[in-house]
Amino acid sequence: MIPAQGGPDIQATFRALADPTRRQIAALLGDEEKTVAQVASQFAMTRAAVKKHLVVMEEGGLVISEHRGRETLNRLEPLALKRAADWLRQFERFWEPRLAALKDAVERDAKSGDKT
Amino acid sequence: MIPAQGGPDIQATFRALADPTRRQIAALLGDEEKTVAQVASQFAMTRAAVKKHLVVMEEGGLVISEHRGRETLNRLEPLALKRAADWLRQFERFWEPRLAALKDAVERDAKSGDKT
DNA sequence: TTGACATGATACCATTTGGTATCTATTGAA
DNA sequence: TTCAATAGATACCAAATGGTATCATGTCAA
Repeated sequence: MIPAQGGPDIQATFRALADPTRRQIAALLGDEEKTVAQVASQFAMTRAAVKKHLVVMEEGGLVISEHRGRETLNRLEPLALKRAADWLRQFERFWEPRLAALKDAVERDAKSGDKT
Repeated sequence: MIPAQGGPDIQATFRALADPTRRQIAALLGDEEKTVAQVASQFAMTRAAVKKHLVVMEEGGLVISEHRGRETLNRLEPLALKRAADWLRQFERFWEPRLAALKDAVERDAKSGDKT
């Protein structure tokens, strides 16, 4: 069977992405899963504050936390990030011609630069 | 010359994207530029509220407003959306293998479906 | 069993945010 | 000139947000 997608709504995901601390946490968790304390050690704020951020990220589907014995491992769920990227890509048709025009201008500029 | 990039910081852009009304406005402005009143007519809220959203979107680089006579045209600036998409794509290396594994699983599943 | 350690939950606070209402300023046209 | 239409600015409000401090809970090990 094709697995069900759906997941958290895009609103919760974008809300989770709207805070710089949370985007940093996402980058931190990319390479390896970490406990709350490990994440908190990277920031100048309380462990409780970091925990709150992690909850928001869970609601946005960006993080999955798993209890392992005494500690809780938090790992990145990249598919939520992909969903946000996919939403943004709906505007690709608007920025694509802009980049193409920019490229043309640069090439013309380089050519005129050769002459002068 | 290659035009200077930079623009608004990624934080302002993601903050502008974190509200559903603003994401709808972005979609609205994609096709054609609109006045504040034209945008406001699509929502169940005051023109002043929509104007506030537009200011936040300007701060995030998503919208450029231009005064034309008595009215003010607001148009989408897609490059800011591209910057956000580019930021997200930094995690592509995390979701790519996931999708590849998923694809494999689906193919195996289809094959077993043929047999049973 | 008992205590240290890591976590979770809650109450509380200041600030930001999304929204309305209201007022002022331009602009276009009769 | 004068008036209606469009927009911007400001004051104000309720709710959400980011943060701390504090307390309760579960787990590993001596």
